[in-house]
Amino acid sequence: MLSLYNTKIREKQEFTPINPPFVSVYVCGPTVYGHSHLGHGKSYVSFDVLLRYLRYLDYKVRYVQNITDVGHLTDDADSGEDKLQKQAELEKLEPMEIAEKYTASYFHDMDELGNLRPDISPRASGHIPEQIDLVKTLIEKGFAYQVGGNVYFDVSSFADYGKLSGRIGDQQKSGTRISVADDKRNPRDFALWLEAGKDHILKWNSPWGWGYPGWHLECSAMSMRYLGQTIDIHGGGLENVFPHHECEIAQSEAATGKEFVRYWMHNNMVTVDGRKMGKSLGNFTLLSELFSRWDPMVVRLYILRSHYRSPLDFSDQGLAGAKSGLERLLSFRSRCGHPKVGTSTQVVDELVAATESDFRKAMDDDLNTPGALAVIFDFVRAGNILLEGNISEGDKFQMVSLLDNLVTGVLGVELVLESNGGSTEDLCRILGELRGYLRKNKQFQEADKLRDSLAEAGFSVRDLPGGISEVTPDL
RNA sequence: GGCGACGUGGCCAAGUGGUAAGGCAGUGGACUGCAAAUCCACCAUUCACCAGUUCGACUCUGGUCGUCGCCUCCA
Repeated sequence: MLSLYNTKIREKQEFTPINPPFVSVYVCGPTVYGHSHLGHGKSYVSFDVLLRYLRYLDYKVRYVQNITDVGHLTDDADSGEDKLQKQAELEKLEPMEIAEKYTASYFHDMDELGNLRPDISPRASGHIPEQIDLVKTLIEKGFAYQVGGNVYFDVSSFADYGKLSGRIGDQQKSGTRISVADDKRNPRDFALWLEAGKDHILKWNSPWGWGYPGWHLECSAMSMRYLGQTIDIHGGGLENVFPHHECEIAQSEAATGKEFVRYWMHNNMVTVDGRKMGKSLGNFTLLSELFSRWDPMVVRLYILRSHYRSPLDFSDQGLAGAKSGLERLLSFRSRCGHPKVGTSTQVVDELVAATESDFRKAMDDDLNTPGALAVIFDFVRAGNILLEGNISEGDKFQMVSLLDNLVTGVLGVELVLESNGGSTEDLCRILGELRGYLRKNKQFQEADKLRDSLAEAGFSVRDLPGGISEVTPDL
């Protein structure tokens, strides 16, 4: 039975969807005004594994992840400067060109990491009418008020405000650095709709004049549009608990009178020397930069080696460790080859069954991927021992299926190296045969020269007993 | 000031009341023409520190120290 840590109650809880087998999942997507860094990678890999595991458990999941292409401000509430607009000015492009460019970049990086595409990737800019409707409803129901061209949510009208984050009282430091907009009734009130200044490019007409939606509105509006008023799981980064998710709850529940989200899931940060990786500190490493030095699957495995609710401290040493680990998995997978279905022995059947059962136990426990990986590594050791002996195609097939289901299927770690139409694989086989032939004939100099050349070109050679050699491309 | 999280071997990282998973690195051995891979063995009497509860605590309670996140957009 899957249990998930629910931020709402701050403990693990058995997961039961509202309408099994259907599960609705909403995850806060990126604001597309820059390339993705490792922090984005960790977050979206974590939720990708959630999705994959839910599907492995035969749930029918609808996964919505927004693209924020409007409405977030750069810093202070009074500057009124849109992030996208600012970036557009820097790059001398239209804001929508910026959105398009970085949306493409985001999807490219996520594809590289092996994340499955969301079922729906709604753009905030494409859902302005829904957001305006939501604001109207909130005004009608007395949860929001208009001041000039601005509309604010009246926090005092919603008793549960602050419940998720535990910020109930008024002890928060507020207005120390931000100049609190003085037309608010209460400093804690947050904007639903803001009047656009003269220079504001991204703006829409509304009952309150030309403006743009508040920072938190889009997720509520799009979540309700595609997943209904109450959703099963809402995910996001830990830093979004307050204010973003708190505001989403207030808006949504005030408007519908129903519970907005049943399970709140938050993933922890990537840190660098103990400090949060992020835009503001400028200490981020872009995924594209990582991919130039490490195979994307190395990065993925690196992320999965720690729990999603633990911070991940970025280090090259950690990545190197992940690389060695991945090589171990790849090497085992490659030793199994491409076996055909057949009868398998009891020993292998039992090993495979026990592994799958232990793997599920780890994953059921709030997606314990480090634990699940430990189970896989134990399996690989046992499998390697079996491969030393003479095992049948059927046995190998069982083991390969397990790897494909769990490691590739659930964890999303691809274990078959891409080759162009199989030609690389064929060449490796032929070169392996050649080295085997040379060794058999004790032409060691030639055999070693071949091995050296292959190493230079980025291939490893493994000699097996019986004069057989294998050639595999390096990571 | 308020809310919250964390501190496990050289590095990374699970475990959360019954006597420390796994990965990386390292050491010794087997195998090998040599290497690599693989396998075997070794590698924390101990889980920041101090009290307490308990037959028993890394795991619960209280305290101390240290680190970090959020309270401003951020995955």
